[in-house]
Amino acid sequence: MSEQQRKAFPFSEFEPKWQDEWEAKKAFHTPNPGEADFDATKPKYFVLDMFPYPSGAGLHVGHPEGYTATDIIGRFKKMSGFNVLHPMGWDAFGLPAEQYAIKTGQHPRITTEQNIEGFRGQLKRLGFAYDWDREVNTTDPGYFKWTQWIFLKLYNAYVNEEGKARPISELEAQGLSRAEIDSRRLAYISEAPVNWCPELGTVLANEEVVDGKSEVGGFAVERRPMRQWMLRITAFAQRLIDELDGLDWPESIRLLQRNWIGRSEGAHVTFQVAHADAEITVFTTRPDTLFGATYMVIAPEHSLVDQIAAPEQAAAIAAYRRVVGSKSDLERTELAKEKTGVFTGAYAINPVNNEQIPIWIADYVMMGYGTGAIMAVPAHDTRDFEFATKFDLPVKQVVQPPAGKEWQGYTDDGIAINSGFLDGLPTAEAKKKIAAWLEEKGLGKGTTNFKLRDWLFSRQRYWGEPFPIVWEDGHHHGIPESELPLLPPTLEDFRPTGTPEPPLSKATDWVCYSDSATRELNTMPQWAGSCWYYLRYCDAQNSDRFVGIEAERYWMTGSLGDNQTIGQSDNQTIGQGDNQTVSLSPHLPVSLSSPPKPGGVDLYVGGTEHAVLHLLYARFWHKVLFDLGYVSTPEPFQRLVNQGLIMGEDGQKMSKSRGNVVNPDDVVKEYGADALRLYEMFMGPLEQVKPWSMKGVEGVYRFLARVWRLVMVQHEENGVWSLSPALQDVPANKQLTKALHETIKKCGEDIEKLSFNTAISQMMVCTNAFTGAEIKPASAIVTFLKVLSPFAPHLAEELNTRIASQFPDLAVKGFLSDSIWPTYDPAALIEDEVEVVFQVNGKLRDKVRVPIAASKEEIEALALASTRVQEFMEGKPAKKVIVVPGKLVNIVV
RNA sequence: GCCGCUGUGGUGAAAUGGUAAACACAGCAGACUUAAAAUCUGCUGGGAUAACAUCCCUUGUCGGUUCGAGUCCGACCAGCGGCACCA
Repeated sequence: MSEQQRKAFPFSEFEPKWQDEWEAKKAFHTPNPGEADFDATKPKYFVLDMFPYPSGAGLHVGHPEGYTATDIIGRFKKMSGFNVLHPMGWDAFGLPAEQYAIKTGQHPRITTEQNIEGFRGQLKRLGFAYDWDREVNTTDPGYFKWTQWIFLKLYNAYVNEEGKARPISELEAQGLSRAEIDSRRLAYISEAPVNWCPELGTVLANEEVVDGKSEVGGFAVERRPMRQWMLRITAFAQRLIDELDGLDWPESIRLLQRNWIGRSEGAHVTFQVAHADAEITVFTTRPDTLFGATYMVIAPEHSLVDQIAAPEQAAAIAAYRRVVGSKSDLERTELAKEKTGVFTGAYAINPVNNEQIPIWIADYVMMGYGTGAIMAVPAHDTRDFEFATKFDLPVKQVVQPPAGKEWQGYTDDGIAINSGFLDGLPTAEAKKKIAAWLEEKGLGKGTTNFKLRDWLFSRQRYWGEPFPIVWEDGHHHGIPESELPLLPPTLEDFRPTGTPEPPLSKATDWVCYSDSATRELNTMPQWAGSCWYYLRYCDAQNSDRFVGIEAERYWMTGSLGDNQTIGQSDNQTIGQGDNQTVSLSPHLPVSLSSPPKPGGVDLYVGGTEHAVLHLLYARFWHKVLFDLGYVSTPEPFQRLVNQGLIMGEDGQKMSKSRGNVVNPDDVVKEYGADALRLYEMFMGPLEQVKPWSMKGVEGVYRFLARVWRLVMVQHEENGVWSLSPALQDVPANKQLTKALHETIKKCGEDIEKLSFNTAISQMMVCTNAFTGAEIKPASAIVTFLKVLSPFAPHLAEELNTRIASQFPDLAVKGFLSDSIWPTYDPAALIEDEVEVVFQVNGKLRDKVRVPIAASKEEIEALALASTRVQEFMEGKPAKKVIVVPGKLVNIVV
């Protein structure tokens, strides 16, 4: 027998055939509103994958996990009567392409194109139902033209008093100075300490630094002051927290974002420095403990240090600053255990009691959070307590903990003591009272603080979007939109310069914008392109706009509203999804007129690794575009699902060095695309981390072969497959009908819940029932193939056409993917008899089959009559009898 | 340290508060075969027992609610993930 004939079913013959046919007939092309074949009567469903970075290594098995899930959903929704938008694209700017280019001397554009080619081919070989006409590529000038355009929108916007992004022209109209305007732009220049990674030759955003090392590559990162582009994401911190509430996201991801944004309520308190014309403002979450402040600490980098330090301490301070400055962030966190610090020689005056308290510098206070200065309350703060203990500073109790708790180091709420006018108040009330007192005296006020910092947006790289900015006389300004896209210069040598000078500086001609102006030399970070790609999918070919007005409104809200203008979205109150002015089209089914959701994409599937990077950045950009009236929803992604990591067969994370990497191409070659798809969905719940098992692949492969053999038989000698004689045009018997309808019901419900593993189990049960039947009813099998088709589309389509060859009236004409998802008959699910369980004191003692219609009384009588039941009742009377019809009887004695 | 998630057979896992372990993997036995592969059929949580009869135990541990708990509540333990001197 040939290699092919030994396969349990000839997947390698028909899988490519169907892929070609889908492509040739554009089976999954989705028309936009306004196009000829657009059907306005259908509701929309936008299902989105996190688009891949096309690496040279090709797909790994993690990619098809999420992609298969969305593919099943997309195919199911299409069969259920939705206009489905299910696109794919490439997040192709970034470091690996550039580093590879540096190594090989090949231009990153070439390697990127090759990698995309490879990825696209691999995805097509898995039979995903993408609309390839909507493919996007972040490195395509037709795409990044609009990334640059959005940057200009950010650059030319500010946030008003209500916290909304508005055009900068409003400030110009108010006659603000250039400096004032520049200081309020959402994209602005900052000269501040940044995360510089010498190894990568670029700066990194806070989010890209993990434990003092670069997230990519794990290289050391140091702080150094540099002039950089920043995006004012902090202006949206509160909205980014509040508006999470309207989203169908996993609670864990919302928490991750909330924690990252890190809101905390507290107060600013201003301390006068004794014998100096200076004051220090601190941020504290415990203003109620102000009477317990026995010293202050300011960050070593703080600008006040030089101003207030006593001359005799100058040497010690300088020495301490040198030590702290030489520590990398990594060392600073690793050495966090032991507190260090130096007395400045200066004193501050505690405003509540006029006590003089010493001012120290210590690196446990960071410049970047709050005001870079704290009031230390050692009695009720763990860090202050450690510091005070080490340097022998006074510890004064001001909070009385509940009985039995030690007050030293007690950080929870209690009752204020030794605190003057606060005495006797519980913590919450003391906070209010002191805040009011401070405000009245002009010494401070309640404040909210965030951990989130502004987004460091420039990189010293070649392979990224150039900024549409030029510099003239020390000022920056945006280039005209007509000059977009701004292409990067052609460079022979795109290596980092080894200094913070970006590689674009080598393109001397390009740099020169005019006689007096030069171009910005930095490029945007990789995240830029992925901040809005989902919008581009709505209208990927549009050359006049980043996305067409109508296309955006339709795919993000489902509305076709002909007389709507996008600008109306400005009327919406943020965080209240129920008063959106975007009205739903009268064309849409009533079921859709439920309150509009804040998010536009109906389902977004991807890994957790983007919880605080991509997902936060994209929400931020989307809100700016929303405020400025360019998009219709305040949030981009309504429902988010995280797929769990697939581990190696050994239970370890897949990695080259462990040698446990599974290549999807090998699996497709050996078992076929349908088997890979099905296995990845059968492994376990989508969101769970789970190990790979080749035996498991064989299991689903055998299942697919059993489905194949429901329809086909193989000739013993020549191995040729032909239609099974058992396949007949007969109605399914009661038992098969029940199995089939249960499968239709469960699979439909499970797909909505993304419980693909249990849906597949049910299809296995159904197949086992059909396998056991001597005669295979053809029309029932066709119905089963419809249910199977979103999971294993090649096999389902192939068997449908095979059946059509003999039973043309029973099979689906055309593609199964265009057919209607079957409905189940509830009557077919009901059995004549059910098994009822008899329990005595909750323990199972007997089972009987009773007619489905049996009454409560009849069942109870049967239970009491059971000899087994009587045996365990031991002659005692029943105290209580619980009857659950169709289920069980529990007798309590 | 703080926050979150997860603990069920040899393995991946199922179970609207109602028969724990569906479905699959692995294993065992049998059928077919000269043989193997493939396929098909059956068995397969632990213990007691001569027993395929029957009984007891079993969802990380301990308690609680309930006629009834893997599921709800409380405490604890373990593993994984995130944050981490955030004032």
